Order: sequence, then C-alpha cells, then structure tokens
Amino acid sequence: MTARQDLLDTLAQVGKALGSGHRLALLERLAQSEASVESLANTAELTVGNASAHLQHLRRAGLVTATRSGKQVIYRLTDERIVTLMSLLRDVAETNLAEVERLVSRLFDSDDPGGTLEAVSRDDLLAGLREGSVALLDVRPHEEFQAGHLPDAINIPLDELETMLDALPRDREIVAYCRGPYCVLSHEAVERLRKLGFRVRRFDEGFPEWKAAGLPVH
Amino acid sequence: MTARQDLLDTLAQVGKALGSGHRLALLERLAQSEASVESLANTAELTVGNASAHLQHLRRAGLVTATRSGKQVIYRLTDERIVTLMSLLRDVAETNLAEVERLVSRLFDSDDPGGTLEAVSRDDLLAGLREGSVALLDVRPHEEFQAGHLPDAINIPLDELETMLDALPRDREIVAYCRGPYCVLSHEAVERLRKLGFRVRRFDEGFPEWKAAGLPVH
DNA sequence: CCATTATTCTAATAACTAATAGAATGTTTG
DNA sequence: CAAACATTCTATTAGTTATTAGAATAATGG
Repeated sequence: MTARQDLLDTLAQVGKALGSGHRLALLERLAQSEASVESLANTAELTVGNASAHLQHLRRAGLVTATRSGKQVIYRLTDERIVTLMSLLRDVAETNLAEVERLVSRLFDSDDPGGTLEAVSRDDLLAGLREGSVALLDVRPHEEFQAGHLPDAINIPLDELETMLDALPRDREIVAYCRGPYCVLSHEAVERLRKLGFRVRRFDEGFPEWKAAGLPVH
Repeated sequence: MTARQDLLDTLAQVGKALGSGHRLALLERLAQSEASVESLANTAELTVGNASAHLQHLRRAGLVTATRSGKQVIYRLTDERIVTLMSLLRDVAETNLAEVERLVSRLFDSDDPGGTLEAVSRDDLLAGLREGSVALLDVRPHEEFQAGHLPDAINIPLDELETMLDALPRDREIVAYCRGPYCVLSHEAVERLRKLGFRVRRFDEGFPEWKAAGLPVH
C-alpha cells in the first residue's frame, strides 16, 4: 500500500508549498494580479534568484503557472481556488491560534483607530453599494487596480491620497479596501482620511476574496 | 513591516503542518474519529514516538487538540473546517498536478472494476436515499463506524464481508463508502460484491466529507 | 508504592530546505 | 551579432526537520 503513501506525499507537496511565509507573500501578491519575477521579488523583499526558486517550488506544487513574455517570465495563480485555499488557511489559523490574534493586533496596532471593530463586512458593503450610500476606494497601486478591481471603485494609491482629496465624496460614506484582510493600506487610508473629516471605514476583506466569491469585477 | 512577515510566517506554520504525508495520514484518520496516540501510530505505520512528535506539530499549528483520558492521550481535530481544508488541498492538487492523477489510477488500478467512472456522487446518493432505492454500506472498522456514520448505513468491515452477506439486500442497489475519496476499502468491497452478484457502486467521497458538508450523521 | 502501560522528551544522526553569489541561458534591441 | 536585460541554474553554506532509540514522566491497578 505504498501507492497511498505516495499519493499523500504528493498532496503534501501542496501543503509544503504553503509552508513558507515568503511563498505566502508571493501568492498574496499574485492574487492581486499576474506579475514578473522581478516585481514579485520586490514586493516580497527577496532577491530575484531566491524569488525564482520559491516560484519554481510553487509551480511544482501546481499553485502557479508561468509564461514567458519577451524578456520577462510572468507568473500567475493557476486558478481562483488557490485564493479560497489561502482564505481557509487564514480562517483556521485565526480561530485556532491565539498567536495569530496577537500578531494581527500588532499589525493593526494603536487603539483601533479606523480598525477591525468598525470594518465593513461583504454583505454590508453589497447592501451599501446597492442603495448608493457608499463610495468605494481602492488604495492599491495603479498596477494592481488596473488588473482588476471592485465595480465603480476609485483608485487612489496611498501615497497619492492627500493630493487627490477632491475625488472623494464628503456626502457619502467611503469604504476603503486593498489586498486582503491583513493588508494595512486601507487601514492607514482610513486613519488619514478620518483626520481630514471624511466618513470612512475599511472593508474587512480585499480584492482577491471578492473575486474568488464570484462577485463582479472590472 | 516585520509584523506582517511574522503573521505570514505563523500562517505558514499551518501550511507546514499540512506539508507531510505522514501528518496528512494522521489527519485523515482523525477525520474518522478521535483516537489515541498508539492507535494513530498504527494506522499511519509510524513508531509511537514519531507519531507523537508529528501530533505535537499538528497541535502547535492548531489543527488538533489533545486531552488525557486515563493512561491515554486522545487526539481529535479542532474543528470540521480542517476536513474542508484537506478536501480543498486535494481538489487543487487533483486539478493542477497531473502526477496525482497518475497516482490515483495506480491506487485504484486494474481496468476500473467498480471504479471511479461509476462512482456515485453526493447528490445522486442523496436522491437514491430519499427514494429508498439504495442501501448504504460502511466498510470501515467498527471503531470508526461507531464514532459516526451516514444515516441507516450497515457496517460490515471489509474482512467480515463474506461472512455477512445475508445482511445485504439483493433487490436494491448498494452504495459502499469508507474514509474518503482515496480510501481503497470501498473499492475493494465493490469489486468483491460484484463477483458475488450484488448490484453495487462506491460513493466518491467518504464519511468526513459528508459530515463536513453538514449532512446528518448518526 | 511498585510494576505496568501510555505518552512525551532528549540527544544524535540523517535528510531536506533556504539563501547567497555567481555562472549560464534565453530574449530583445541597437 | 554584440550588449543589455531577465530569469534560471549551480554550488556552497547554514539552518531546519524527520527519525530512531532510549530515558523521563504520568496514570493506573495491584
């Protein structure tokens, strides 16, 4: 019955691929949009060689695919379920590991100004959008926004925020989102916009989760 | 921004825990029912010491919990979502790794006698049960059956099969199930019962998936 | 409270994985 | 076709993980 063990070992390859913070960072970046090795290496703060090695690892596990485009090699997630897999991983970790809670609160530190307590759920966001009572703000870099975003979202990357205030409504509530539940960009945006008198909260998920849920994207 | 990396590393702990065939075997066994270290070591074909070490690993990742009961320490899955997590892992591996297909066909070899092609889906099974046209056969060991099984299933472990034929109907189709999609017990049962003239197919999932789907168990 | 049984811990070894620097490969552009 | 660029490969090193055997701990039953 070694065939069975071989099978489990092969499944374990996929688990192993998820078993490195650097690889999860790469996957999280790829959940926003496809990207070249160099660009992936930058966001994950790895050397190009090292990033390449990790990407090979992910490729062997069937989580990403690569195609060459000119000088560059473009990596992408093989399918949407990989986002679901990561969400579930996060979910299980959140409920079963006290440490995660501690780390999340360190990530979103201070006394929760614009924080988790007041985050908007997907259902609430959908309701707000339906009745036109909220404006959506995407604070990711232009590149990621262009690769896909929630319908009718305005894109103002965090570092352009203060120069683009005119684009934001003052008569409606703003909901800011970015890469996912642990992305700090939207958090930061909420904090800064509040100080400027805007009514704003953050979405408790991000673009990849929205898309994986089968909701419309542009 | 090291807090973020710490967080990803902690999530990676959970991935790492899934990154070993032996640990997946332990989890698969635990998906049937809680069990002692020795019994787990036996089904996974590990030394007790080694099994214990792997179980510690799973515990640190929050996937299992342990309680002492007399001389024994009983391990169990922390929650049902872990079954879902494993299913998704399998799912992703199946669609993205050609190798898995190769291994599955090696596991269920021969020219598919009573095999995958003819396996019954969950929906079909539910329909058959509703209209009373199928009888359910659980071929797992008594211990696992007693810890939980599909409603109205008859339990005949594989090694008692030939001695218990009277308990099986000849006027209805029999659907055999066991531990999960890669469990060979039901496959073997189908093969043997067919030779004896029974009308029988296998369920393409197992008890843990049924339970995780929120369907009734006894 | 000693013997028995079940599990965990410890130390040692073997096997595997991650990271780095630098060479090699493949693609485009002048 | 040479130069520039992006990526992968190779070899080396350091660090981590798996396994085993055996000692230590914990609970039970005489």
